[in-house]
Amino acid sequence: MSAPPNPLQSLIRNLSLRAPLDADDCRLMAALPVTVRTLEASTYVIREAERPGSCFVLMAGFAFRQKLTGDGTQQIVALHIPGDPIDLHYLALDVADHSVQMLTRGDIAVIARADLQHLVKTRPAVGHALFANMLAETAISREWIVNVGRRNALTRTAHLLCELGARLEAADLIDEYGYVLPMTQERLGDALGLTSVHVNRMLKELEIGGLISRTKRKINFPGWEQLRSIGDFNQRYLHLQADLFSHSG
Amino acid sequence: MSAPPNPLQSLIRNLSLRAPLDADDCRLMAALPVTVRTLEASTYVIREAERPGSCFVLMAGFAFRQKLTGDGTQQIVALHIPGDPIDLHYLALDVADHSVQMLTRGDIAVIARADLQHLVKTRPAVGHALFANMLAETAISREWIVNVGRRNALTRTAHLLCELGARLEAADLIDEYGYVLPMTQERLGDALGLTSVHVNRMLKELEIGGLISRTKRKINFPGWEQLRSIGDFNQRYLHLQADLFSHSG
DNA sequence: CGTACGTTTGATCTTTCTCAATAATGGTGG
DNA sequence: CCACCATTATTGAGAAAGATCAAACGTACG
Repeated sequence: MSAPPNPLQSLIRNLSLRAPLDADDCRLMAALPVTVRTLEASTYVIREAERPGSCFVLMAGFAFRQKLTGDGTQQIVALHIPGDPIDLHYLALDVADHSVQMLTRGDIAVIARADLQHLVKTRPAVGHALFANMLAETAISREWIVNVGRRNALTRTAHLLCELGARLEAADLIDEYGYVLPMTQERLGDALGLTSVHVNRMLKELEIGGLISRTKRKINFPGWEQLRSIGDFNQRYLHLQADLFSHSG
Repeated sequence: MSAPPNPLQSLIRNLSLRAPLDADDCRLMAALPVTVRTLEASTYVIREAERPGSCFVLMAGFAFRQKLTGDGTQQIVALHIPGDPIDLHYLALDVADHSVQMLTRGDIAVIARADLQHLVKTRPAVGHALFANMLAETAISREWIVNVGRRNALTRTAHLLCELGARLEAADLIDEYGYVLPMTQERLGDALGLTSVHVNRMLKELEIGGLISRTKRKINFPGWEQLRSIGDFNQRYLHLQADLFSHSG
């Protein structure tokens, strides 16, 4: 009988997308002592103004980073999918300037800061991979600024659908040309800087145009290439090698 | 007679804002071999899709990061002030996903990648400081997403003025409660996701309200506290200790 | 002194928001 | 399994913020 799948397998896979890790790197990473916590949707992983003591990796489910404005509206500033490290960063800074919340129910692996630091010291490639991952995250932030700042609502919505698709594909979480959108239209709006009403209209427009099809929250992409085009989506900023849906028709 | 001021002094000061550097760290950083290049406004420092070979530090003048959308409009995704390192990052990633351009004429210190890598290896505190700087940059990106995504034009404009003020103050580049805005209203619009026409109106509105006053591009802040409030500006995300204008009235 | 660039202003148009109502969905207790 | 409730999705109508178009005005610089 085989050992249970290591909880950090998805992290290792994710990091391997952007930096080389050899067998020893992976083995030692997999050997990190972790505690797994299951969190309900909307639970906070990290709260603004808090000083996080451990490091987290999202193993299952989805999470998001969020900031509130003075008038109480929220903006989602990042989405996380399984395999994403969450704030291995705060190692260097003092206090969190935003919050991280679960988008859906999911599992978080908690790693002691010291253990991670030790691993990074012994295996520089691991540190390098974490760094590359962080740079990719920053690149995604920049693209979000562009998306929200300069693209109209339809393009903006299409772009986010494409980004999620590309990232899920790279993480091998795509189910034949589609995925289940892990959030309400309200939350989509919070990510896009739009109201839920308008998000609804944009999704409908994409659907009428044949670019996507929907069943509940499951989205399929009959017109993937056109969606990419409408969404002004060029995935260079994701810094992945794999080409999403390159097999598609 | 005293030695000429070291070109990297502003970098050292900047990094010291967010991480501890001892005398040796500073001395060795100052001893890095650099080539200084003076660049005209609008010159590219790094071009998208390029693979930068050296590391840069902005010594004088201003720079910005920029991405273009499919329909040719541009979004400025970051501003840089003297002392800011520019893409010590790309060490880890392959190809630039955006461009960096001079906003004004200015001086750039060019550092060989190998020299920097060596320094970081010998002096971990320097690596730590660069890392902290990078995290702060990422935090600023997140705040920009919020600004562009969820704040109205007036608040958004005020926020950017506050951010620049706070950063310049921390870099000791503030001239008694004011500074010269290093860009046209068109470029301000590119940073804010607004048209230059609307930026103009917002500036006027801030001026009429007595929150700012203007002479050419020099902006003064007679109503700094109110501007902060209108701009929904809380500088925690800058991760600076110093409180801007805490002396003001 | 003229040209190019940036700023300012007005008028109009479009996109997106707001408000409001209805419909669908998911989960819960009986 | 069904009725009920809370949440989410959908649709319409009107309002508002910001974009667009166009022109005039300033300023800097050769």
